[in-house]
Amino acid sequence: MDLVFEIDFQSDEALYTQLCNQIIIGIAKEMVHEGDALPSVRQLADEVGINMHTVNKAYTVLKQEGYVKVDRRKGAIIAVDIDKLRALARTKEDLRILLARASCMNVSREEIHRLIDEIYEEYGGC
Amino acid sequence: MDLVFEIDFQSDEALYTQLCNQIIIGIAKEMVHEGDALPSVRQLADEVGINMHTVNKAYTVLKQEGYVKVDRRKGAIIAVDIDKLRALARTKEDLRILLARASCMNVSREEIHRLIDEIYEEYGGC
DNA sequence: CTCTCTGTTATATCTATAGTATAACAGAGA
DNA sequence: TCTCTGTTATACTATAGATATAACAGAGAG
Repeated sequence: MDLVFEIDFQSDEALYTQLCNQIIIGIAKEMVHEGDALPSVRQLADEVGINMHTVNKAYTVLKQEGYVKVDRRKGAIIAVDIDKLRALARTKEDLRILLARASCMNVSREEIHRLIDEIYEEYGGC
Repeated sequence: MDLVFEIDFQSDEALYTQLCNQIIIGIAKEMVHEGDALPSVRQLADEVGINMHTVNKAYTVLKQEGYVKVDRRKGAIIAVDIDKLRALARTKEDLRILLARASCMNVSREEIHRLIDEIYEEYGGC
C-alpha cells in the first residue's frame, strides 16, 4: 500500500503542514516503513499541483522533527528517530488544550478513551 | 480562584491564540464559571502588555467558537454553547494527528490513556 | 563525457496573517 | 458630564506561506 497525497486548498492549514501530517499518519498506519523513499520534491509537487519549495519545506520540517533523513542522491527516506522525552512533553501539551475543549462541551473521559481506541485501531494497534 | 494570564512572547503561538487557550483551560479547570466576566479588552491588554486589538481578536474567536458571549455593557461573559457533534468531529481530527505522532515514537496506547487520566484529573474530573 | 536525476541555495514577488498604533463612535451607568 | 464598555476604521510594519525562475553540486546511467 502506498501513500496517496491529497491537498485541500480551502483548508486553513498550511499546505506543507498538510503534507507533513499525511506522511506522519502514513507512518503510523504502516503504509510506509523505515527505509522507504518518499517521492522527490519535484515529483510530489507536480503530483499534487503545488510548488517544489512547498514540498521541500514539508520534508525539511519532517527532517527536523526526526521522521525522515534526506539523502542528496535518493531523496527523503523514512527514518524515525525522535527524542521520546521531548515528544512526550509535546504530546501532553497538545492534549492539555485538546482535552480542555472537550471538557468544556461535556465530552466525558470515557468518550475520549473510546476515541483513542478507535484511532489507535487504525494505526499499528499497539 | 481567578484567571492569571501569562504571555510567552518567544512562543511561535500567536498571542491571541495563547489567550484563547488559557481561557478555555481556565473554563475546563473551573477557575471561571458560566456567567463570569472576563477582563475588558483594554484592561487585559494593559495587564499583559499587548495591544487592545489582539485581546479583542481573542475574544472574537472565543465568541465564534461558542465559549463566551460579548455584552456591549459588561464585556465578555463566559457562556459555553457549543455544537457537540461538530466539536466531537474536531476533537477526533485533532486526535488523529496527535496520536499518529505518538504512535511513531512507540508511545503505547496505555501511556496515552494514562496521560488522558492525568490531564482530566486537573479538569472537572468527569 | 554527457544527460538526467537528486537536494540545495538564492532571489524576487505576492498574499494573508499577526500585531501595533491612533482615533473615533455609540451605548450604558454613575 | 465623565467614564467605562465593545466596535469600527484606517494605517503601518513584520512575518509566514506560497509561487516562480534560476542556478549549483553530487551521483548515477548511458
